[in-house]
Amino acid sequence: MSVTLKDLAKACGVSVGTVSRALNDKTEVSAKTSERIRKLAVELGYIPNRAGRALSAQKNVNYIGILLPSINSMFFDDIKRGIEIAEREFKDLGICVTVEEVEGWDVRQHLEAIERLEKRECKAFALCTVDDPQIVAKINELTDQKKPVLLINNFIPDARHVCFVGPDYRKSGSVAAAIFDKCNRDRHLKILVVVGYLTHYGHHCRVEGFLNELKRRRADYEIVATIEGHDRDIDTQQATMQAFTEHPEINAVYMTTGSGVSGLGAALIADGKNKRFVIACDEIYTTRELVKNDIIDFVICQEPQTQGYQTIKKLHDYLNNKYGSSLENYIADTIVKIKNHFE
Amino acid sequence: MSVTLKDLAKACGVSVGTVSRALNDKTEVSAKTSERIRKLAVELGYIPNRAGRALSAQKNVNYIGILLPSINSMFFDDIKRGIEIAEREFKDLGICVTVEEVEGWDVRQHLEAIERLEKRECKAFALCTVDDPQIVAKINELTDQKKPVLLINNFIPDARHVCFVGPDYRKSGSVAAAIFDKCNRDRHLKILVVVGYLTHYGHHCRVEGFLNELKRRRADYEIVATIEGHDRDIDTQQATMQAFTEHPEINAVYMTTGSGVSGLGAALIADGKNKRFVIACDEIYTTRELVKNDIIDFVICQEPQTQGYQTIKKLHDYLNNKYGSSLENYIADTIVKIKNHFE
DNA sequence: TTGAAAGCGGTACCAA
DNA sequence: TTGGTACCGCTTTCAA
Repeated sequence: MSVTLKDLAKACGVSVGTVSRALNDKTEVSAKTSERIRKLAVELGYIPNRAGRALSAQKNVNYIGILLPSINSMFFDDIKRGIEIAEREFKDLGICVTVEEVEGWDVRQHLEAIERLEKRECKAFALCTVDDPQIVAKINELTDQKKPVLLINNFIPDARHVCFVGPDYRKSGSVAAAIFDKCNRDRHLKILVVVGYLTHYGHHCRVEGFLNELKRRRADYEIVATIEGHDRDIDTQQATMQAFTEHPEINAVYMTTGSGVSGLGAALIADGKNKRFVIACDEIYTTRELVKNDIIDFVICQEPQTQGYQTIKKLHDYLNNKYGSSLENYIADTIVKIKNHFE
Repeated sequence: MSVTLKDLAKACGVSVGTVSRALNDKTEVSAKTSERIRKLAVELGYIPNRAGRALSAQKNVNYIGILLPSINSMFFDDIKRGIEIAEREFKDLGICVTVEEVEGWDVRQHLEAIERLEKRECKAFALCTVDDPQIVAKINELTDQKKPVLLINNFIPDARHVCFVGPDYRKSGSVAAAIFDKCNRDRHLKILVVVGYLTHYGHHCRVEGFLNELKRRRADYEIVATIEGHDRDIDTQQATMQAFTEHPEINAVYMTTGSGVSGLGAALIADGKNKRFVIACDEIYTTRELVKNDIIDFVICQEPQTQGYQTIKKLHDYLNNKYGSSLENYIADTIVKIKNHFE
């Protein structure tokens, strides 16, 4: 049916071993032969067969190393679930996954975790990490060693990566704004914006997308305050309650993150007299409960489980030369959920 | 690493050939040996290796036969796209897909299409068809022949199938109702409901879910009329325009299908004086354009591309014994989209 | 009814 | 730098 290595070898007048080496970037093939083989491979439309490759690779497994700042963060639960599903699925295709979990976004800890993954001889890396010069240098170093690096969830502009898997933060913000608008045609909006850290790339983009879209859509609104909850419940609760005290006119809340949402919920419940219109982000246990109890009206989600799954799938594709050697990014859909989704 | 056929053979004291035959339901193995092998396979946790199986199966490919009433229906575009993606992906795992397309829901045509698929010696079937005694009989006949049948998109209660891939119609309706409620707190709703056929299972469930949820949420609303558009643009346009003329008080429209939505759009544009609140179903080119142009406010979608993809994946899993021999249904998420999703 | 062996496509080792 | 070959896990054919 399809063109196989053997076909290609016959066409080139060399052995299968030589063809395999030529296509796999081994240096032990003469430049001339190699070029001839590669050219013919393209001409004949040769596509390596995953099954054959996987079977032969069983002897020396392909390790994929993953870094997640997932300790004490519910957001990563679904990402991990997706990774586990993919792990089971790609196991007999020669893929083996190692996850390094750290707590928070400390640069040194992230660097150490990456080095631990390197020691395990990983052939490919998937990192959810921060935009920091040392980290960027590390990623580029891996890339120079021909080890593909995929960025999960958090985009880092200067890091040379093979693929990005994550959400469209600006769209998430603009969709939130559109829903604010559509659900509140009858009232002047006085909005409280709650972020984790204003310096955080994702939160920044969400707020930007939110404000732009709101401005485009209507004039009768006001951003009463923008506060930081530092991804922590207590900080979020205190800051929110203070905002409510200082600005009792607040009738709507937009929170750009799931981390700390329990604090927002507590503040809303404590201050229960006024029903406010609330949108939060990311489907985790807490947001789900708050939506079920009518404390939060909408959640804007980002397919975390699919992100986990796609991370493994993309790297598997890459290691199997599936699409030449370039991968398309996977941009998660912006998913709108309400109470009824959880019933 | 994992338990292989060879390990199992050694443990049983027989040859790999015998083990393979025993596990694959071949009759040429003595009942006693077969039973012993099966028992030990479970005990040792043997899971067949896809790569090995795929490689050996290359000689006689597994055909999957698909029936779609997709001719002249945009709704199936994304389902087909998902099928194509999966087809490419599972090709080197020994899967080959044949699609029979028909127009509409005529029982005889569907039966003939299924028979054409049978002639091509398909090992598994995926059918998007109707709930009709003859069709049900046909499906049960296939099941009796140990040929797994998967139902796509349209559930058929009495047909013995191995798996269902499709949406949750009731949830789709209830989510639509919740959004009607949330976006129209300030006004008394006078609603026009537009379906394809009231007898159609999916539309019926959507309307039911819609009405139940609306009743649960508020008292100040009214279903002014429920009309049928017969999945056709012209019928839908005429019926809608007539409803608008007879009931100029209509200020909201819920349409349970994408087929004929162009007619709804035309009616809304023609009667442009009153801005009405409109929710439609299914993301196809037309709904997308109408949403972009603010004619429709929300679309409730059902991951058609993923349905196509999962159809192939599930049957591949089944043919590879991935999960014993039972498959979990894939119930598509209820996806809410607005203008901003398409920018 | 069973065992032995060929072969699916690819990689990696050893010898030339 | 190359060719030849063993091997990965499984199915199937051919002999016994």
